[in-house]
Amino acid sequence: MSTLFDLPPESSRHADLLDDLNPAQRAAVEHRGTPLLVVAGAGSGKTRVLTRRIAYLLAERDVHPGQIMAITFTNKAAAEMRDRVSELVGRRANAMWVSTFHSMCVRLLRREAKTLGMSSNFSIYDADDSRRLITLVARDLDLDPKRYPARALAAHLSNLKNELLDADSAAGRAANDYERRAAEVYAEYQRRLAQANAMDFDDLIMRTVELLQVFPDVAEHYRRRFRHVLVDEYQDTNHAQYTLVRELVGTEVAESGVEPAELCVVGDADQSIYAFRGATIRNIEEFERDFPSARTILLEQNYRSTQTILSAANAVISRNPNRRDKRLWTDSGNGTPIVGYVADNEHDEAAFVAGEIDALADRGDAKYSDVAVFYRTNNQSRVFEEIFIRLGLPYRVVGGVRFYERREVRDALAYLRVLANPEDTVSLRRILNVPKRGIGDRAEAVVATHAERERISFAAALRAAVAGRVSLLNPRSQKAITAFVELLDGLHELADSGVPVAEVLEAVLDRTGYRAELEESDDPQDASRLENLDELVNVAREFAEYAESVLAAEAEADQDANPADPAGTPEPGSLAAFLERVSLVADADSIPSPDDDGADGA
Amino acid sequence: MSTLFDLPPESSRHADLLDDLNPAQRAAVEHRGTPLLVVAGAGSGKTRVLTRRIAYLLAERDVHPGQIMAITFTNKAAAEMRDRVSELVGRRANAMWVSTFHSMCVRLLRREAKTLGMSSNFSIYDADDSRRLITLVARDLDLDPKRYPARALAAHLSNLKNELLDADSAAGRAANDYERRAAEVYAEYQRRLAQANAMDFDDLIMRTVELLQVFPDVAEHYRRRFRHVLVDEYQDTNHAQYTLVRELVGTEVAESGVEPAELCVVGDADQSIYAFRGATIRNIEEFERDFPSARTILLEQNYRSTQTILSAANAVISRNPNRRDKRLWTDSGNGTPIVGYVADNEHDEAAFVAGEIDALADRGDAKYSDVAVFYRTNNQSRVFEEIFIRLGLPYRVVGGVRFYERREVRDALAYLRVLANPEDTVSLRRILNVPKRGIGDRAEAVVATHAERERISFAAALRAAVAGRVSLLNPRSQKAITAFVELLDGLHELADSGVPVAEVLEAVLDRTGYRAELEESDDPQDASRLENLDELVNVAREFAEYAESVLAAEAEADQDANPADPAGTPEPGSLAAFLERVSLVADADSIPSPDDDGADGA
Amino acid sequence: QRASAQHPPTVEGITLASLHAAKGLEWDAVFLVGLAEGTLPIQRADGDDSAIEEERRLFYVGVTRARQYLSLSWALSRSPGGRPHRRRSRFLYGLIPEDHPAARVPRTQPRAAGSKSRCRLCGSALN
Amino acid sequence: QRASAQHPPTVEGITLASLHAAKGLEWDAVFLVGLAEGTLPIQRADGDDSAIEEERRLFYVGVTRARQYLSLSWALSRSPGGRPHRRRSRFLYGLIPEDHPAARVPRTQPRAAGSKSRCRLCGSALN
DNA sequence: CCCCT
DNA sequence: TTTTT
DNA sequence: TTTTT
Repeated sequence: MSTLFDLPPESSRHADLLDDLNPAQRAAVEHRGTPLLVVAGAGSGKTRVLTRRIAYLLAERDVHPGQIMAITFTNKAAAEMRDRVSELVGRRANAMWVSTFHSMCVRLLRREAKTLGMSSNFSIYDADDSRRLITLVARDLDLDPKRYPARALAAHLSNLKNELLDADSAAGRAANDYERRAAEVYAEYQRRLAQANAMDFDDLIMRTVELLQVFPDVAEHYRRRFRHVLVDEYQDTNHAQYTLVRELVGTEVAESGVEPAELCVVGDADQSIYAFRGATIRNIEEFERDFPSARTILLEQNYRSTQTILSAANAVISRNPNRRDKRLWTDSGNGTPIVGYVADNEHDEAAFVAGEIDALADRGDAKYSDVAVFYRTNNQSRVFEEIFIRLGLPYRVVGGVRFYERREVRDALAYLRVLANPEDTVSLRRILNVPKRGIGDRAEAVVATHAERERISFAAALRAAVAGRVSLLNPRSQKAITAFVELLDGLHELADSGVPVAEVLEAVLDRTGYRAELEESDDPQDASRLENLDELVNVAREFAEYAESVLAAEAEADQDANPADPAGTPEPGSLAAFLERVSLVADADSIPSPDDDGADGA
Repeated sequence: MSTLFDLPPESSRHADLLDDLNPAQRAAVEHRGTPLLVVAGAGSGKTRVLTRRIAYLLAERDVHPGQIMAITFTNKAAAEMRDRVSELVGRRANAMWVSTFHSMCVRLLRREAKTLGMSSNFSIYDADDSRRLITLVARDLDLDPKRYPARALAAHLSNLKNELLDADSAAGRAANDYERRAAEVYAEYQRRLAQANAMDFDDLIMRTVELLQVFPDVAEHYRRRFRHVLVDEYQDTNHAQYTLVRELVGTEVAESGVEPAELCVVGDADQSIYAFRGATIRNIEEFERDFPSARTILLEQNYRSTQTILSAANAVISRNPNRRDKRLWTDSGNGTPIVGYVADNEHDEAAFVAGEIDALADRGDAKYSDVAVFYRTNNQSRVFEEIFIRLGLPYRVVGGVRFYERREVRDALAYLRVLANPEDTVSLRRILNVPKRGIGDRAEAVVATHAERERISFAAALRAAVAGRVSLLNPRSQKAITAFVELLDGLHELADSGVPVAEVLEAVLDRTGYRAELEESDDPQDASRLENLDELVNVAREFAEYAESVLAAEAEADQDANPADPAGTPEPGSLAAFLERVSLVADADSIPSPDDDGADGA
Repeated sequence: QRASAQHPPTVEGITLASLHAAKGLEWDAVFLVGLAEGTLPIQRADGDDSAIEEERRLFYVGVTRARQYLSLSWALSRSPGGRPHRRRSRFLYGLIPEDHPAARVPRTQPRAAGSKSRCRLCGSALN
Repeated sequence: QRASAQHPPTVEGITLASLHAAKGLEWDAVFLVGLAEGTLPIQRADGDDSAIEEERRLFYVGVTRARQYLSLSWALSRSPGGRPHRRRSRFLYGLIPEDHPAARVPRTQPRAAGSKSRCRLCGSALN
């Protein structure tokens, strides 16, 4: 909702931003000068405080949007924050960096890739790619996959990276055989990542920290630029992210005279539920110790629930020891009592829930879409699905295999990634024999060995194979590899010609025979796979079209309103841009449609 | 250790039997007239009491050995009891029934098979056979194997049988879909068992109870005969076994004037650890309620452990609520303190244990064979095995796949079982295509359907197939089936000719090509399979030779010392006898060598 | 503000989700189910203080998702075949009055006397 | 009286067996290992009174197998990779004095203050 | 040597 | 997860 | 077992 006047009169602005806030919220918006921890209870208007604070910075404190960096965990949160700030301040919001930890790091890393000796078109490996590479490494190190399962090694390495330990440190503090071998895997894994010009998710954080710590001038450059850093869901940060934030804001006045940036973190230790992903509740608990001049503001007034519900919540959480006391309250009344029910078994429990939902709907107390059922583990959904189906209640299950985790989607993307980064060995080996083209395990192993021995990349070894320079490779396999390399060459040519991503993707699906294979199958699963691939093509098409429209709009608009600096972001609409979006947006089912998006400075 | 005098003078006998017992033990041996519960703490001389009591019955109370039935859970316990009674009373012990619950029931059931409308050569299905049959039944009932896994159904049916519920009762009290379908499976499963002339383990108990309850004259016959029933490990009985014991002894004076037999049960509720197999601690806890005139004697003096260990044990178990108080004590001193150790991880724990064992051995405090390591789950053995191997400590792991559970052994036995009971459908279908002879799933299904439709057995349907009376069967399969049936006919002829079991077995292995297939394989597993089969042949040979020697001895001995009645037991050394022994002896690795055996009246 | 929109073919209906997935969102009516020991707290958290604390936070997150209506439920047994043996989550202690019908406890064994003093949170024998 | 003899090729040596398999037998020296929450009592018994009682009996059976020497041990973590987080079995309560070195407890989290009052058996927060 | 069970 | 027949 | 990138 942009106003006619881009800069309305100051008096009205001030009132608008503060007068519907409660005292604690207002204090959080107005606080200045020292680090600020906003302990935001559930439903206490956390996002409102964050967005108002940003708007207040722009309106009352003459901060330029380009000086603001706001960091979230999810793309959805980033998008929401940008949207809500835009509602308050208009298009100026576009110049802010509002993004996830990972997007922000990628942007920094692509800008400064040369400093770290990387190529700026590096691939981003997700958990699955990472595990595949670890499998290869572990196999090459002759580790028993029973004792050293790739999943466990991946978790172990991820923990090390979250603790900012490199392979040498890991080896140094390894206390037993397992940790020693894991450190070896770590070293080799990093070597292979570098060779494949790739980083995994944890690298994005860790190497950004490295960038800022090893190159003080780079750090100072960003500190000079970003004078305000805001972090959402601070209780979910891990050690690496904590350090990253510290490096971003700085803790002392630099020799050059650059003062630490103003830090504002928002979170709730009581909602810390991601320890298994490396999150450390410590970071929020020790904020005042980490940043001694910090001020802490508690948001305890709740705008969501009835007092009955809040009292229950308070009672529950107060039993956790060593916890900063916090009691949610509301001024909107007690509401109805909580319902408690013991069933004889899970089917009866589900039947009870279904009956209650029916009653709520009949009474008009809630629409189905206003009702949720929560459980600890996803398999618990089954009984509910069964009974909802039987009773004809509409429902949707959150969770499960995500769009971008489906095999066919990952296969297709692997082709694109090889086109964008020919050294991406994991993707290359993924598609080597998909669809089946007669390049078997043995042939692959021979090529890999050749690559290793000649100290060349797997891609280069494939070309050596084509040229007949790989002994031990039988003619049959050589022929198959030649066809594969020629196929890739053809696709490369197409990709470089500048046609839209969707067309490249179509070519991949057609020329490889991937689509044909699925079409010929009579497995109903394959029909759904085809649909997913069509969907992926659609996503690619819409992505390019959206980029086009944005570029057009920018070209038309005045310079001043668009100071977004594009450095560190791939060419809008390009193959690289598409892959980056795909890598950094976890839940692709909910890929934001073009109009409600705009989080990561595209 | 048989004495020169079969009946030594009464005075000396009396003293011998009682004077080395403590007062509680002596009371347990001497008690007469009413039901007796001996609560026998660990190491309190339980077996000594049981065997002395039997000897005392024979020596002091003019009980005839044929009037005694002693029931145990394991063959090993039965064998030990018989041996130790023999040491006291000589060969007269052979006339007692000393056997496991299951052996005892089989013996009754074979004697009275006609009463129940069964053929006395019925097969005994173990858990694996039972599960296979349930799989077939569930498939025929179109049950989703995900929702109704055979293992779960088998456990469910087993529970029902342990509770003495038949399929109708189960259907009647089914409270939900699962139980309703399970009851259907139950009904059909029992129908198929009957058709296959087979009983599963639980049937052995349940149907014996049925026999005694439905036919009072049968019950009275056995009550009249067995005036003393002794039950070991009473805390491990399930409801069916409890009822069986009750029916065996009777609770009131019968119209015919037969008084209840004298019941003596021995057990320890604190050692009840088989609830998952249906055991009910209730039976021992409520003994005095079930048998109102009962006397209870506690054995608390321990002859095994140091007081330190016993005090620890008492401290541990006293924390269980609602428990009959019992405190083990010894007069043999405190001994050394208990060692407690926390390790950083399981490898360190294993290293500690290995070190301690080494030290014990070095000090001469214990031989390796006097040392044991116990854990909760079998997979915990691994770390210990690893370190023992590395340090060269000798060890043996108890548990794991047993001899008679190995695939090749079960295959071979299935052939024998089909020869002994041609209607044994589960065994027949097991070997139908083993080794592979081109009778695939489809052919099997066609034959099974034909059997079902024509209401004939699977065996009969096979013959119909040979005769070309099974439509839908292609000529290729028909030919394969013909060859199979002819193979079986040939083996049958051999088996009926009266050659020793081992020779029949050899013929099976040779004529079927089973052995040849294994010999041609280069899988090292198959080499060990061959060895197991050779071992099985050996067992069969020794079995027959032992039977021969026993028969010879009996023929030579005087009539009086051998009043063992053979009814209900198969012809010694026969195929049927061999299969019965195999079915009822769980741990075949420790098949008792001929000289320390003799539990189940062979 | 509301749960994120799903892809085209899905009808907007009742949301079924894990507690983790619920974080950050809100609904008028919320049903927290499976509130039994071993499920929430999940079994593998047992014996690990910090893990149990995190399970409790998970429950807290669930409770605070509700605007108007909140239901807490659990089942005494899992499959309808099995014996009722589950105990309600320790996290409900203090929420459900002991004399509330929902506080009834599974009968453990067909045993003679009732059990005596046990830890009110974990159920282990105290005496 | 002694463990039953094994088949020919086996050397008589240290016996490794499950607690169930140990029942009825006796040895001069017995090592009960893995005495940690989640292992003994096994995790799936948790929350079920009668199952916990049976686990305790299993432990009792183990203890009473020993003639002269008895060792009770457990490990703070399972694999050498993992963080030390296991607590010793509740069945050891009262057996190992609280000031015995073996009573040391795994550190749960790098947290500032130590935890306060907790159930001494199950470790759940009491306050 | 690859592919499928 | 334990596994006496 | 949970799964924000």
